[in-house]
Amino acid sequence: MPAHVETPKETLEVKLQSVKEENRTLRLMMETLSSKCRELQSYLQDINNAEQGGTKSHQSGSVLARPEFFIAQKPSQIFVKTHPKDNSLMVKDGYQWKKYGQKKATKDNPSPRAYFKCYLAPSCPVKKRVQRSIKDRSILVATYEGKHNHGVFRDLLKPSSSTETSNNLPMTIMPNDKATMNINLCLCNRTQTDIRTGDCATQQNDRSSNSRIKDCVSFLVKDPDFIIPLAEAIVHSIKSQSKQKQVSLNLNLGVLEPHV
DNA sequence: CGAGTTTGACCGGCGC
DNA sequence: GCGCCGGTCAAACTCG
Repeated sequence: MPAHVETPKETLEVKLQSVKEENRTLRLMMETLSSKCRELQSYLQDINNAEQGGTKSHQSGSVLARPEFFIAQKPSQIFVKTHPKDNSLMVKDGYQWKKYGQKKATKDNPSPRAYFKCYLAPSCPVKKRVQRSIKDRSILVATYEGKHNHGVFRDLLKPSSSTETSNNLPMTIMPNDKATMNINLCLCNRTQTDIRTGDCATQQNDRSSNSRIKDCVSFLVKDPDFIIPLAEAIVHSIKSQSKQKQVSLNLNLGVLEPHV
């Protein structure tokens, strides 16, 4: 008895089914990422509101009490919330820094100030100063000078690094290029967890699909070619919020659609 | 023992 | 010119 031979039609249907499933997987992935982007935007909006609100929101601690980061008005500065007991001046932002000096105190701030040089690339001119906020000593203020002449995320892409970032969420701002800010999305130590739990909630009946989504997301967040345009899209969206009501992040993420 | 960090000394800019 | 201050250097130190 001859084995069943697939007709061209059946082959095409199988392929179509496969493509549809892949499409569905990618859609879910995109929704998850978009959700994270909205969350980030919403959080940044909170920060802006808090800063505009002055001391009122500061006292409430609704923003600062969260163990996360926020961006100052100046693009060359970032603030990083640390554990109150953590006295180190390390801000893990994805680059490798060599400390070359520290001042015990400065005129306007009694906290010690640390000086770092980027040494991801030998000729990289970027420097940063890290000092605790005078208002809230659990906040580190990192001031960046110069522009990186090399890629980013090398550190963050190491599998071990995400678990080693104990207190800070890695985040990088390219100080001299206001249009360019790179945010590593695996940076949110909780992101992968969120994705996992979110998927579980919505895809409880489809474990293999869930696993595939996780694999895809895991792969994508480690891909600078995906993350950097995504980060730029987020920044673009944030920047244009003041001019337009809201820029659809999905549109910005549309660069992925040809792969679907 | 080498790489990374610490810390006091040094240098240059700035205001008086 | 002097003193103050921020930034940098480099020797000593620490740690794996």
